[in-house]
Amino acid sequence: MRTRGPRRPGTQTLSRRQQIMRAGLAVFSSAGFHGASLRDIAARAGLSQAGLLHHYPSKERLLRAVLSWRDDKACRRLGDPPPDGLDLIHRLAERPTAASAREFVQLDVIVSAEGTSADYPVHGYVLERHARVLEMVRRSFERAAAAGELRPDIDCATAARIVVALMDGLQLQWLFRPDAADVEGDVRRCLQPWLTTGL
Amino acid sequence: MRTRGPRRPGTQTLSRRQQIMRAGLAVFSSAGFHGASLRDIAARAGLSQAGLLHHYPSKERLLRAVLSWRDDKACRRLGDPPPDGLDLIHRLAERPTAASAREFVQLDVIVSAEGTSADYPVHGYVLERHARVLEMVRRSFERAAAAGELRPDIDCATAARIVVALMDGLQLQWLFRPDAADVEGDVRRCLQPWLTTGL
DNA sequence: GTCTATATACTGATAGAC
DNA sequence: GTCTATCAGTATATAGAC
Repeated sequence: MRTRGPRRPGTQTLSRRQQIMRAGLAVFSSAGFHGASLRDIAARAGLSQAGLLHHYPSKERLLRAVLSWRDDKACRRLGDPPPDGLDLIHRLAERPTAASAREFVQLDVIVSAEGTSADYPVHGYVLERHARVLEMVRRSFERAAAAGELRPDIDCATAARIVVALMDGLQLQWLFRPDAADVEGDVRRCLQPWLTTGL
Repeated sequence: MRTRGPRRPGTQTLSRRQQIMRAGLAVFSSAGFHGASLRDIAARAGLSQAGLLHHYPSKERLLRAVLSWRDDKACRRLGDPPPDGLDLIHRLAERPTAASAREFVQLDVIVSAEGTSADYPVHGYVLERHARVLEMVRRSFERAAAAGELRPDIDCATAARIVVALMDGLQLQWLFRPDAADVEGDVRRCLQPWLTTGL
């Protein structure tokens, strides 16, 4: 049991799970599912390929684990309770600041792209996540509308589609040219004309 | 020489190049560079893998050929001379109507995503294309601004970043749910508040 | 220009020792 | 829980006949 529990914070060693998730993130994010190799991930996690498959019995299951690990982190980053209305939308547009930020963004971009194929191993997951995000943003707009922060002629579903698309596209631009992109600012500027606040 | 020239329109047979480009489009668009196999592409084009490599000496060169073939078609679709100002932007937001439309969109999405990695075989091409599109849209906004169609407080570089990102993101949404997406309409709605036209 | 055959390398996954 | 060894499959690319 001792090996399963999380180590004291500040300790040098990471749990096996942490090591594997980080290695999986690094490899899947830069090569996608198709381009990634279990041997590469295993080596980065400090164990053999067979050792890796002991923890996650297939490449697909490993990717699923990395994705749900990512989802957990993303949820936790939003805070508890998560923000509401326009606050949530601005929060989603903030780039994470950790050193692994780029990897998380890249993982999202590449898995989303690969996941558009119906025969992708985690196609269903990608589809559902896309719908879930869209729905979450739509609800946020509806809360904002109920609070009178949104101009009454704005359709919440449309606004959600536009903002989510914008974030996805700006993420890509940020990956290509981190210095030339301004994710948070551009989202804010796109949003502005829809708001009731005078500015 | 006879085999090189394009066949009479309406003829059943396609040139080898056409066959290979179409097969490459189909496979690369659904699996990306990493997930595609030359054998698969060759089989769809109706020849052996070695036969395919006679025309394009490596997988990378084949992808390059498919991408520049795609670029040619995209350019030609814009018309000659290409539209200007806001017309160009609205034109870019129109989905192509051919049966292979989905494949072209998917190729763009997956190659862009894979291409964010610095060690991707055609990373340089993807990067340059991204910059080229952004620049083209920025110029279009500047022409529109010069024609007085744009509100004077709109920054053209910002508008270009936002519109390009929006198109990329809406493309992705269209791939996931073709019925629920409205690429052309959403671009128009996002653009509207920036225009001088009263509506 | 197209083929078969092959070289060489790597893939995901399994078996079994420790 | 981790390893070595291995299997069967597939990959890209090349050689050489036709």
